Amino acid sequence: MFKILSTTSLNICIASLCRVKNLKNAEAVLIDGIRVGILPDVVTYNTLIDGYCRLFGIDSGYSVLGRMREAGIHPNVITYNTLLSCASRYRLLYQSLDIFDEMLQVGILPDVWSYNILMHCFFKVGKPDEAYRVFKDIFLRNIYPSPATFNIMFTGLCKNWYTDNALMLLRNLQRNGFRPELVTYNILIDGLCKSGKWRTVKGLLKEILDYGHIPNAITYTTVMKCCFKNKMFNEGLEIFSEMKAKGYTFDGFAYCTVAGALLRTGRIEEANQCMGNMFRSGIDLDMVCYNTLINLYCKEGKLEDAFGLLDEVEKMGLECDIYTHTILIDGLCKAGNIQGAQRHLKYLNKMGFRTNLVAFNSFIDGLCKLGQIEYAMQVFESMKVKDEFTYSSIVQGLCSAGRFHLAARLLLSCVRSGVRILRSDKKAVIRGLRFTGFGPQAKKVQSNIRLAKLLHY
DNA sequence: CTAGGGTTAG
Repeated sequence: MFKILSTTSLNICIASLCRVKNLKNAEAVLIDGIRVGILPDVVTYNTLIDGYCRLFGIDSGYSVLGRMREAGIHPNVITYNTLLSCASRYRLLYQSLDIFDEMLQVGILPDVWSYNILMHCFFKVGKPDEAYRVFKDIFLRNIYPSPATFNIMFTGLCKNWYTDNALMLLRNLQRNGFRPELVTYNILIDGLCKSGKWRTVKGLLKEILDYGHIPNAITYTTVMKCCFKNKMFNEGLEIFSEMKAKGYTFDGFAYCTVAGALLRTGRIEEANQCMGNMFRSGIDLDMVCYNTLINLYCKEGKLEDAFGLLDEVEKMGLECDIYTHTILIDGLCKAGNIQGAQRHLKYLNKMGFRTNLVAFNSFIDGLCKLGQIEYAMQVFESMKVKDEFTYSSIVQGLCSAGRFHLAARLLLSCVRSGVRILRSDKKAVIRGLRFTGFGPQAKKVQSNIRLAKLLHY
């Protein structure tokens, strides 16, 4: 323990305690400081506000602001930006706008950070037009944009599927002398990968080098993920090897991307090795890493280990998320434990998670594979939202049960509403009809599907 | 105090 000698060292100490979420000790240090005459300043309180906001939410941040005022210390723009970023983190748009107003009311001029955070908040709640207004406002008010301003803009555009606009903005800015950072490229590459614009991605990857940037682990992980998504598994794994060869340090993102792809393609043993390497590397594991591990255990058929890890994770104080539970529900279904899956679905509901399409799709698929088609149909009909996975499982299930006419009807309604179907589903239905003596109907279904597809595209 | 990549189902 080092001795607090000045307000600066007090602030450093409090900041590091806040980082490890030890607010109790942070408060103790504050009191100790006051006792020996080292008084907190605006930085001290801003740090505390951030700590409280992160741990307990915005209201607790505001109560620290109250204490700050009582201590006779005036909040500054950073104080308000801290509160603003907390509201934005929780996607509280209206609260963000209120904070912005309050800031103006108390006579604090918002800076570029304030605008950046507000813009980001608009994007996060799916209001790109409003975000763009904030963006223009920055220039209208003669505030100098920061690199983050543009990066937030690019991220927002990409995440809202405006990748073309993002690219246009880049080109426009470049014509005006803008030099994109590596982060900017990473943002655009991710967006373009996710909208399937592989060629443009390749161009940008070259451009990175033209600017003298060296792709980092994030660039690699992004492209690797894109390969896996586009069923280019070997290319993805090659990128992984290249990363290794070039000496990049792996983090949870890289390990989980690879392990996830291996698990999805049934390469369980390799996934096991990958996760083992992750363990041995000694990196801090977060919830996504644990989810991937739990998924590995499930795929290896070690359900007890999976649930054991769930307990451990919760004991460590990490919050399990919707992925954790969905993975477990799927694991239970695949192990034939329908009751367990049902119990976990109820538990999910009790825990306040919103209804989860993926989990229900797993459940339906599990029921179908166990031959419980009646029950599966019941669940299917009770579902308000369905997607291609739901239909695929139920169609396969109906075919296994020999109910090809119903399967054909569902398949057609699928195509007619523009839901993509698997070739194997169509095949199963057609073959089933033909095999059971309904050759003409099979032909009719086939041509109807073709027609529906034509009408839809 | 703001910006980038990862985990679930057919």
